[in-house]
Amino acid sequence: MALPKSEEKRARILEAAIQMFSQNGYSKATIKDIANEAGVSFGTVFTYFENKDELFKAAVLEPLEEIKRVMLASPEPTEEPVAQLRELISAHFQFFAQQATYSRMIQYVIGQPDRFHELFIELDQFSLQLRDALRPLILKGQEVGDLIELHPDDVTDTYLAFINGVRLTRIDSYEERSRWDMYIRHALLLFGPKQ
Amino acid sequence: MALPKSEEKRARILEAAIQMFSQNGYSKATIKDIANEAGVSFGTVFTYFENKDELFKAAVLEPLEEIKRVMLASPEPTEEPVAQLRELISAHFQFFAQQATYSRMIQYVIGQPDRFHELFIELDQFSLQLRDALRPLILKGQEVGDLIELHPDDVTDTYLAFINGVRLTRIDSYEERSRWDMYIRHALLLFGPKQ
Amino acid sequence: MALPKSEEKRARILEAAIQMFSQNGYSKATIKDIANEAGVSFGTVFTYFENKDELFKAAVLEPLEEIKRVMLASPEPTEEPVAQLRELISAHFQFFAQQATYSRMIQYVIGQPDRFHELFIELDQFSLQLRDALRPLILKGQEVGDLIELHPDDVTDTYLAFINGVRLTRIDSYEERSRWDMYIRHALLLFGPKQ
Amino acid sequence: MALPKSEEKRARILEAAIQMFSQNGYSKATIKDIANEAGVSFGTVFTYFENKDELFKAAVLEPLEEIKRVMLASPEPTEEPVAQLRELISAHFQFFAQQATYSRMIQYVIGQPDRFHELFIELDQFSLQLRDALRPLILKGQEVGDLIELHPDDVTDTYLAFINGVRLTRIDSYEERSRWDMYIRHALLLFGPKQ
DNA sequence: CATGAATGAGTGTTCATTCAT
DNA sequence: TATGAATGAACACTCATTCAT
Repeated sequence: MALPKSEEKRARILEAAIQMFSQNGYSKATIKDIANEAGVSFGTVFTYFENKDELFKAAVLEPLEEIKRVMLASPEPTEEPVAQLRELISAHFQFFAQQATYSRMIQYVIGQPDRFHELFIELDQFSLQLRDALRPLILKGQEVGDLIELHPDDVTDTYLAFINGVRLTRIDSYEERSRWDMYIRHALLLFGPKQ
Repeated sequence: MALPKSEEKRARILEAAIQMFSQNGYSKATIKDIANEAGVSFGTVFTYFENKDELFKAAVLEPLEEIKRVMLASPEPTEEPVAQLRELISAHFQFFAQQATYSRMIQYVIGQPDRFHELFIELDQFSLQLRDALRPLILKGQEVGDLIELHPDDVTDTYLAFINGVRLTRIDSYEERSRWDMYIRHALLLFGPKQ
Repeated sequence: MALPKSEEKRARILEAAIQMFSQNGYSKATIKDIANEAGVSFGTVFTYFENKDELFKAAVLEPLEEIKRVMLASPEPTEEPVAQLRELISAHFQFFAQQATYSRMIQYVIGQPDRFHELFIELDQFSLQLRDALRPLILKGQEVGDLIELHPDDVTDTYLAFINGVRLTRIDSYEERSRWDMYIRHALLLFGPKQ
Repeated sequence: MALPKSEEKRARILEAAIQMFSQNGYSKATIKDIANEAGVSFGTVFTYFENKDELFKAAVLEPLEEIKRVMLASPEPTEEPVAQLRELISAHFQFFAQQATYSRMIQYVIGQPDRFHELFIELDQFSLQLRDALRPLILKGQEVGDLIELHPDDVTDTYLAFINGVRLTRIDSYEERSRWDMYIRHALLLFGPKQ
């Protein structure tokens, strides 16, 4: 099951690929650039990835598991669902702030669904899973009267759209902390908090 | 004022360019494809646009004026600011639903600010102008007690992020009417309506 | 027999063509450049010359008659053949100094005999005609004992080579008068003057 | 010191380039033709030379060192300066007869000084160096009374012009031996030998 | 396994030529 | 006759992919 070759070298290439694809898009990112960025030779890239397409797929899909682990981990609803939501939203934004480069590449793929159809489908699953993850918390919030009555899936969809929009426009690492706090606070509005 | 050459042919090429750039990104959209889509010969594209780069710039910037006309036209605040806001939001979403292809290309540019720096700057101006356009309405809403107290510029920024996110994920023309209504209703939440 | 169209416009195009071909060679000189230089529209060039090739031929061959008139006009030998030669050489160099641009284009053609075979043949005739023109004078000079005994055709060939070499290297209009005088004096050496 | 890649392949490409540039000029000589002539694939040319321009520069400048070695090697003047000159001239002409193709390309560059300005400057240095190389011999010849009094630099300049003219017009390898001998004998005349 | 030279399909761009106005 | 828009062949150049070392 263990991969042969050097796991570490493969990881460096993948990271470099994310960097270059994110910055320049698929076509303008060259294997040569990626190899340079990774500090390996040109030909070595093809030792670890069959071709450019496979490298792109790997760059998009492999980190996705980590994303899902963070984004879809929803706590059991307690009597304080709004506080729990706030925690969750905060974790989400923190994660995106750290994964700015990868996030940008995801936007790139989502933005060209015909061109990257297979990957798009894969990424699109995510929104359904997020619905499942957030539904209990939202329903609980409505139940205890802290949230106004909205369809939970609509709420999740708009929240996800908001995240996508934010990371598109305000993704820079030098962005100061307070700005992220603002986004988090406003994101909560989409869940319809009373008062 | 009239250009020589055919205005109509130029417009057809520009429209085809938007279509192809939107679908495939800058590099994968070839001049040949654009010419075919526009129903002109390959060389004719270069009669109207100096090179691919200029064509891209024109495709991004020329329709922007129309966008601004729609998006930045804010009415004088009356005693019903929330109703006015709802009208405005509705107009915005309707516009994006119609301009889905162009919108997608804008996202593409915004998503690669280093690569398309000049265009990015131009597009980025827009957010500042939208702040100016919405500020009076938001302040009026807070004044009359229909909106909770939030910084108007923050509200505008989050609203714009939301729009960007929605048009990224749910932009397809076959999307049914009711879905758009939902987005409009939820967008209003970002303005902090009381109740 | 009279040409239709405007003789004057045709002449302007031809002059511009010589200018551009001389400066940039055949391929790099574009019809557009020539038209601009001539102050006529692009399409007009094709009204007077069937295609680029014909224009080039005309630019090379039409002024040749004038060249021949000057270069091949040899006086009846008198008892002062060396003085007559000096006059002739002086006239030749003066002519080339004036026709620097055209001369350069001739060099260009001669230097690529395979590429411009037809034109090369035509220009090559010139050396034979120059032999005929100078022979009487050279023989007379040898007869009266002012020139050493050399084959007259060899003398002419070397003299022509010298002219070609000079106009290649020292053709600039800003070249001062004294430099030309030097070339004229030294050219005479090739005829083998005694002392 | 050793380049990576194959020195031998690079040399073949360079030789082919000289051949094609010499025959057709810069623009008409295509990379495809050069690659074919060199027996390598199209893309391989770009492995050894960054672009067409660099290939041209290399084709013009790299063999120049060899030229200089032959042309600028002037012997210490003895009591027989004219015999030494004859030797030198003979060596020069022999060299150009062998390097006919390269020589033609040099003429091509010199003939378009505006177009190939940088290269022209480089080649123009050569005439100054030739002056230095020939000066001692010419002065010695004048000193011992074998040459008439002429400015040595003028003599060198006219001699160089003559060489240029000869290689322009009579450069073909099939040219018979006796013709070259004639040119050598007549070239000596430019140095002003007494009798 | 690592390397980078060799390859040629594919791209943007130029420009001579045609031809409708 | 004069014009310049339309056309597409031809070119320089890039770069993913292969493969010998």
